[in-house]
Amino acid sequence: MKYESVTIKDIALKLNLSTSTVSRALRGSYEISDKTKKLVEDYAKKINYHPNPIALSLKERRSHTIGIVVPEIANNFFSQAINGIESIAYGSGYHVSISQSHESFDRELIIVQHMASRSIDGLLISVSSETKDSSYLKSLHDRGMPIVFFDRIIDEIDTFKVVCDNFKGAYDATTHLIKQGFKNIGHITSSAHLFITRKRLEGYKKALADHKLLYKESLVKHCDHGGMDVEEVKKAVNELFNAKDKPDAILSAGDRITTVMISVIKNYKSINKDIAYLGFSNSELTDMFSPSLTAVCQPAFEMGKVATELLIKLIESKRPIKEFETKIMESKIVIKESSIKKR
Amino acid sequence: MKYESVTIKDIALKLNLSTSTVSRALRGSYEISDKTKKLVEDYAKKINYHPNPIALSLKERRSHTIGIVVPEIANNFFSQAINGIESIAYGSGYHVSISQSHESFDRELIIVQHMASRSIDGLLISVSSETKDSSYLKSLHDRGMPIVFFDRIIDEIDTFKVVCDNFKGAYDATTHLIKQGFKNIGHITSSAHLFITRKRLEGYKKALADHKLLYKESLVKHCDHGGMDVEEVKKAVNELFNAKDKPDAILSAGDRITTVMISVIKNYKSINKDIAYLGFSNSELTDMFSPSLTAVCQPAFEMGKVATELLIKLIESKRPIKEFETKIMESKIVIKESSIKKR
DNA sequence: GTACAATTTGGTATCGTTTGCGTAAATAAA
DNA sequence: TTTATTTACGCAAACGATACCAAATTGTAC
Repeated sequence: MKYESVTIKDIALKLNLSTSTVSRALRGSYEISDKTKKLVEDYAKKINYHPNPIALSLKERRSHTIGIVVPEIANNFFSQAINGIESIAYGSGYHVSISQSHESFDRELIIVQHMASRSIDGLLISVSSETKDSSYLKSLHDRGMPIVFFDRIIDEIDTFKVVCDNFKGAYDATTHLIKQGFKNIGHITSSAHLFITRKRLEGYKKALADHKLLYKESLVKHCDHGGMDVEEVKKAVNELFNAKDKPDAILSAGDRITTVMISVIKNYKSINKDIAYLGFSNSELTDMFSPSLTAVCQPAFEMGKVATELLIKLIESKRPIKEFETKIMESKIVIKESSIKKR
Repeated sequence: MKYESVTIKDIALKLNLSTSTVSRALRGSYEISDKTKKLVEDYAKKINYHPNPIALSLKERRSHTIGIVVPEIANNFFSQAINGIESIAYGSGYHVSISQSHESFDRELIIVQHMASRSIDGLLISVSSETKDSSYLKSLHDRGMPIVFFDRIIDEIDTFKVVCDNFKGAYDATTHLIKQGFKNIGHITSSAHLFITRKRLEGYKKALADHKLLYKESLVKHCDHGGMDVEEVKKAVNELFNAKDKPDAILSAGDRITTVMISVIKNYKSINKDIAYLGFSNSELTDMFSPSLTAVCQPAFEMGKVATELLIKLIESKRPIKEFETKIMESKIVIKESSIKKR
């Protein structure tokens, strides 16, 4: 079955005009008489003519479409960011094309390449936890594709970036736990090579140091699939609590890692239920957890908006932009029950 | 800035061949000598040639892309369904283009029209709670666009549909509550005109009738924005609990309505905390709620898969398909704490 | 009435790709 | 050697729309 649509040619034929005249009439060119314009416009409306965007894309070599690549849409941070992106994109006449890498590098590569060849005008991407090699993005960028990174950024590629203050987020969270009286704080986080992972780890370390607590590598566990694989989180939790030196509180990085961690903790009989935890999360549901979750919440919607504004600036700029900035936005820590020391 | 890509012409020029020869060589046509084929293939690989999908779409009038329209991706049911859709689509060589209506009819209309003109090969849609007028879909369908509905279906349009057994889901859920000893069960649900809303309401009514309980219209509240608007849920809860005849249990329909309802209930001081509830939800987090949530869970991933298989069948069928079926899948009720009667 | 400008329209190339048709050269058959 | 048949390739049209350039028509001035 094939979907048939009406073209400029149909109009030209019917009205005994050339396609060029019809085209110009429809775009309101000054060189077409009002009479002809009216004729064409009326008939176009009557038969419900819409220009074929595929043909336009081919001709103009742009699609008025922004590509979005995120690890996972079933993640509040990303779905909120997407909403922010859409709010700006639609307002500026762009459509968006959303794809998920599912934290897989291979899939990410395929998706981005497909998008590039489908003439997206620009790319908004938060890379997968597996993405160590960013050369494919580098080369795309070098060939002129406007790219803006958000959240999971690639530091080596020189373009606009939008992150939240991961260092401060982790620092504040850790400090909060320390002030509650916890002395042995574990950290479950994402792939070690991710920029945000490094920043969060730095914040965590700095808070420990500032409060004269020893940093112990054994208390930090990495989940290379960002929590997509429940087993890796289970393993991390296991290792933490089966060690001689057990943590009394845990800081987790990332929406998914946080929720999986909580469910793992809940289901482990051997774990002291007094364990405190605090996670990076944008879920609206954490209030309903028991205990309710203290979380570092990122301004996802806002980040999506800002990233999109920057991208559109890149796309629509007449001359190549050389000066790039990295927008750092504030995350905020919402204190609930899970991080409070029981006495 | 403009992204430049390498074309068949570049190859032809470099190799002193015509574009037709290059094209044929690349597609392995029998009328090209092995020598030339090798030459072309090697060079194409060397300069990393990829056919321009836009040009192909224009020529072949298909895009190998499936459009997905859902009310909201930040909803476990839909994000799981999307994962199911992707699993089949990618496996069959299709890409997907995801868009959200945000439960708005106007936005849905724009999105679908944009997709149609961008030559999607077929459409998978779960309509917004505002969609009463489906004539635009009807006309699209009449003009040959393959469409498969899932979850929020339009009964009047004759094509493939995938739903889960909403009647049974609601019937079983209501029966469970009745067996727990609740006698005055409220029902908060989505727009009255939605097919799934009607079916769930029927299941609810039937369960009441089968257990000799009176159906009271005052105990049924509709949220016309499917829970997107917190106020409407608040209002529904308010009305239920400010009436003389208060419910002792509530059945809610839809992921979002369920979670918003719970948070509303939790925050209302005046509501008896012994109120029982049971919701339609696909969230993995309901285990962590307190009380943990008894939920009717839909086979979202599976539904996405089945819908996509049907759509691809429609797309690739040589002759128009006249016989359509509606796949009805089993939902299952997972009993936790929130629906258990306290004694 | 002629010359020239202004206005309005048509022809055609173009974007990147595929494909039917034509044809030159190479090979096979007579 | 002549004729028939392959083989291997090029030309050009097409998909839908735009835009440059040329041309036709009309109007204006002398």
